[in-house]
Amino acid sequence: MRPPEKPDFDAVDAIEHAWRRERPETPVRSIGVISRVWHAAKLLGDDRRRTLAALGVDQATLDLLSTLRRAGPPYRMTPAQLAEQCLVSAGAISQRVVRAEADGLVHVERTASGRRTRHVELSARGHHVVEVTVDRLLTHEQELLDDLSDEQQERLADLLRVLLAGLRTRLGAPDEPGQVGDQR
Amino acid sequence: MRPPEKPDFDAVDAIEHAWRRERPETPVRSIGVISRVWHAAKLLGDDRRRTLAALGVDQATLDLLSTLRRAGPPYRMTPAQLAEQCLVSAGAISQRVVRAEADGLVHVERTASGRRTRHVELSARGHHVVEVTVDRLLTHEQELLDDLSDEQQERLADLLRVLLAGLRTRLGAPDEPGQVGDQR
DNA sequence: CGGTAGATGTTTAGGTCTAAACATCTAGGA
DNA sequence: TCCTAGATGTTTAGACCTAAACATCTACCG
Repeated sequence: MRPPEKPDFDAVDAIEHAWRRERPETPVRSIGVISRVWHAAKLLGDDRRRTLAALGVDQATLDLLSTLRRAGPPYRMTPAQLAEQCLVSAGAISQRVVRAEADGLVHVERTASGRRTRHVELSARGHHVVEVTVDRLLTHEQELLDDLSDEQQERLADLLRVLLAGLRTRLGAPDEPGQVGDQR
Repeated sequence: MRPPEKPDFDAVDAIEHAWRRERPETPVRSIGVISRVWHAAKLLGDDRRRTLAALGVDQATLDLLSTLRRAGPPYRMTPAQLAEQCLVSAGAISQRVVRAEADGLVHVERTASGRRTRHVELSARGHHVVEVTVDRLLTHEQELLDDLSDEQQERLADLLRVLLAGLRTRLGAPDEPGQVGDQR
């Protein structure tokens, strides 16, 4: 019903193979997983950028809006919460918020002096953008996975879950549970 | 010996859960795979940037140099070949080459008028950077996968291979086998 | 009540990428 | 031979990101 487990000799297999040929001592064991994760993220990211461009949004903004939307009423979060959820630095959030506010997609509540943001809240317009965009994006992306059976998708998700748990403890915990702008 | 298949309720599970709660009609099936791929790529990429910064190189440059190194003697490729292998646009390669040349990491052979690059070739210095960097990077990254057993790593790689094969036909084939700067 | 340390936001410099407009090259036909 | 179409490189405008310096807040302590 579906192609067998190993489709073909892969572009990533070629990388591994090339290293083995050129530098036999090089430790290539991680390549099979890491390069493929990287490669898949690249293909998916490029596709998402194009898909969203066609819908008139950009990834960074939709990420911001979706995060607020998912949080549920009153659709309001602090910059720190957004940074943690969106997996980007606090500085990146500052910039995203400026753009989104300029586009009328969010309302920003500031401290007395107006120099710092207290909360970011989805505007009616921002809300609307999410409603008309997210389902289309996710439906499209679901189709991209059609070469894997439901069971394969589940197994893949489970293995990635293990990988992520490991990465989080190894990379995301040098200081604290929720720190330097990584996590989700 | 190793933690069970499903470590915990995940940050990605939380996203899926939140959508189900806030918008029950939203098709969330792809999230388990795609968000985790994305998330893993982000953690790995951030870590790689920091690791390489400590070694005094940057990702983009090392990618270029490694690709030339892996190609084997005479360590020389055209911009088009580099773009295909490195998974970035031709424009990005132009920029990488300018920087690498300025740093003496590659030699560039140009057409008569000198306006276009014919080949990019690894210099002795570029060669050296690869030698002292790649093994350390790959050894480090291998450790990041230690939470998965060898067998799990293999199953993960195999499932990602299937995923990538599908993505390539669905996204990378609208024109031709090797086109718009995607592939590897 | 200050004062101040730590937490939280913002700014900026530097780097990277894509898309698309543009420039250059190269082969094959007339 | 010339000439042009298509292939291949380069440039530039616009986005985005991180890191690190900086600014602002806030809460606790004396």
